[in-house]
Formats: sequence, C-alpha cells, structure tokens
Amino acid sequence: MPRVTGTKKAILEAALQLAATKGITGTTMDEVAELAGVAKGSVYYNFTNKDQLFEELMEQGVGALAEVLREARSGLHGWSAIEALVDTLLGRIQENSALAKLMAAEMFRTDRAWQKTLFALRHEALGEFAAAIAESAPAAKNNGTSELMASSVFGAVLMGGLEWLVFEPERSREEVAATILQALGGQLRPA
Amino acid sequence: MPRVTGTKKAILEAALQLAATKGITGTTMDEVAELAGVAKGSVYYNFTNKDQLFEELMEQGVGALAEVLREARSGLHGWSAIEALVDTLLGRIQENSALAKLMAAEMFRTDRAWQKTLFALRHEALGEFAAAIAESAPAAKNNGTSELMASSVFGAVLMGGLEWLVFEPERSREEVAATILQALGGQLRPA
DNA sequence: GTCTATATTCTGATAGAC
DNA sequence: GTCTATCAGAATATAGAC
Repeated sequence: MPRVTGTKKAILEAALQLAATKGITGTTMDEVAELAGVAKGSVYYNFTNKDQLFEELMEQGVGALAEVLREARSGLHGWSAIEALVDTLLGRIQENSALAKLMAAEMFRTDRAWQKTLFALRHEALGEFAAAIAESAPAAKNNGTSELMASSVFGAVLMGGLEWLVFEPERSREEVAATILQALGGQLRPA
Repeated sequence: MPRVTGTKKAILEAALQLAATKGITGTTMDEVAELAGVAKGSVYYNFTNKDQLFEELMEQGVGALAEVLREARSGLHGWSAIEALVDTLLGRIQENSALAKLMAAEMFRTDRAWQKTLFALRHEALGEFAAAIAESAPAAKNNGTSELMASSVFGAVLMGGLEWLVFEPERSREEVAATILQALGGQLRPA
C-alpha cells in the first residue's frame, strides 16, 4: 500500500473529520471538497464516487489498526498480551478518535457497498484479541468463544475510550487504561 | 408517558427498522411512510419533522431501557447486581436489536438536534451500571471512575451482543451471557 | 386524520475549459 | 490535475382536497 499524499490525502482527511461528527451519509461531497480546500471536480478525479472514497478511508484506517495491534502483541503472551492490546488500542483511539467514532457507527451496518472489505479487516483486528484470549482463557478456546469474547473486550475499550474522549477528556490516558483493565481483570468480581 | 398506539406507533416502528440498517440520515421519510403503510402527509401530521420523529424514537427506546435496568438491579448488590444488569441488557439487545444498532451508531454523535435529551437518558442507563460497580469495586468509587468503568462494561455487552446477533446468531443467549461475564469476571487474568 | 400533488432545496455526479 | 458550471434525481416539507 503506497502512502497517500497531496490532494488525495487532504480529501481523505477532510472526509474522515466530517464523517466522524456527521456520519458518512450525512457528509456531502461538497463539504468534503470545501474542507479539503479543493474543487469538487478534484474529489471525483481522485475517487470514483462517494462509496469508493469512504471504502478507501475505512480500509486504510482499519487496516492500519490491525497492523498496529499485530505488532503490539508480538512476543507477548497471556494477560501481558491482552494488556498490551488494550493499551495500544486505547492509544489509537486517542490519536484517531475520528476513526474510532466512525468504526463504532459503521461496525454493525450490513447495507454498505464495502461491507465485505470492512468485515475482513474487522476480523483481522479482532483476531489479535481472540488469539491472546485463547491463550489466557483455555475454556474460551475450547468452546470456540474466543472471537465473541474478543468482541466484548474490543467493545469495552472502544466505548470506554470514547466515553473518555467525548465526556471526560480531563482524565489521563494512564488512568483510563488502568480503569478498563480493572474492569476486564476481575476487579468487579469478589474473590 | 402514555403508550403510543395506532398510526403513530406504526410510524415509529417502521422508522426504527429502517434506521437500524440504513442509519437515520440514510432513512427517508418516504420509506418510513411506505413501510408504515401510511401516506407521507400522515407522517408529518404525527411528527413535526424528521428530527423530532427520531428524537421521540430514541427517547422512548433508551428511556425504556433505563427503566428495565433499574428494575433488574433493584434489591441486588455487588457482583450479583452486575450479573443481572449484563443479562438484562443482553436480553434487551436480543429483543430489540434494531435499537441496539441505532444506539451503537448514535451514542457518540455530537451534532444531533436531540443530543441533550439522549445524553440525559444515556447517563441514566449507565448510572445503573455505575452504581453496581461502585459497590463491587470500592477503588473505582474512590477515584471517581465508576462511570467510566460502567461505559466499558456497557460497551462490552453491546459489542458482544451485536457480534452475537449479527455474526454468530447460532449461539444460545445463555452461552453469550456467560462468555461476556467471564470476560468481565477476571477469567482473562491468571490468578 | 389521512390522502395526493407540488414546491423547494440539496446532493451526487458529469462535461468541458484551462 | 484542477477548476467552474450545470444537470438529473432525490429528499424534506407544505398545501389543500376529502
């Protein structure tokens, strides 16, 4: 994947920022062009149509996330791997909250043109969590619930992270990471 | 809150089903009218405009959820209360997956006309989780992270529940509830 | 209360000059 | 590669008959 620069990059960035607050359907190509500082014709020169623009956006974003998670887990095992994944995911949510909002909104949509592409990348990103969970909780591995549990853990970090950034931004990242890990680490259940 | 019946009810139900798959912005008033089996004029007779229709929809849905959670927790404490809340929320997600999808998509939008209304109800629903968590994890209560932890737990159930309904519908509800509770109950962390 | 018909605005997309 | 101008269709909302 060659890195995107120049006009194309500006358009993708503008589209991401707009879609994070207004949603994809609520974002118009006119707005994208204006925020990117180019004419609408240039948007259509770089992307076939609106669907293709947002497909490429999601593909790049989720693809990069999956790669970062893979690196974060490499060499680690069990609870340490889960800690690293949670911390890394939270970091990505902080640095790219626009993409996080977009993912939360799009993750369970089943009517998109790019559904298949997104599903594959989603599966890849969740797979990192599932693998770490299978190591840490053998019971989950045996009855095949690793992926389901991975979704729960991912959801905990995503919702917790967005709660932080949107409603309690005064907290430190360390505090938020620790809080989420406590919720997942059995602190809720008495010994 | 008087229960809504007849035409108004049909319109709200149609709007919910459509918005669950196409999103609110992607749902047109023509489609709502058609699915509800009424003319568009009747939609505008019952609701001032599109925003007001969906505000009422979200208000009813999230309000009912908050009430159900309150009942589920009453009389219970500590981990038992959390178990009951998780199980009840999962049940609501199963029975009303359309609303669950809508909530996931709308929860962190900050540009909606009805943002304030939704925020208050969201806070109310999360408050049930936060209260149970404050009892169960005194540390969270002391440093004021109960609400943040509540968001994480809510996110775990919501994402886990939707993963189940959208991607692994062959599983039983009991199995899903147990899996999510394991993730939250410290099964991931070695003793 | 419900309908049909219509006004008006918005939006995705294209054509063609530079 | 980028721009301006423009079209065709869609979407919100209203008016007025029944």
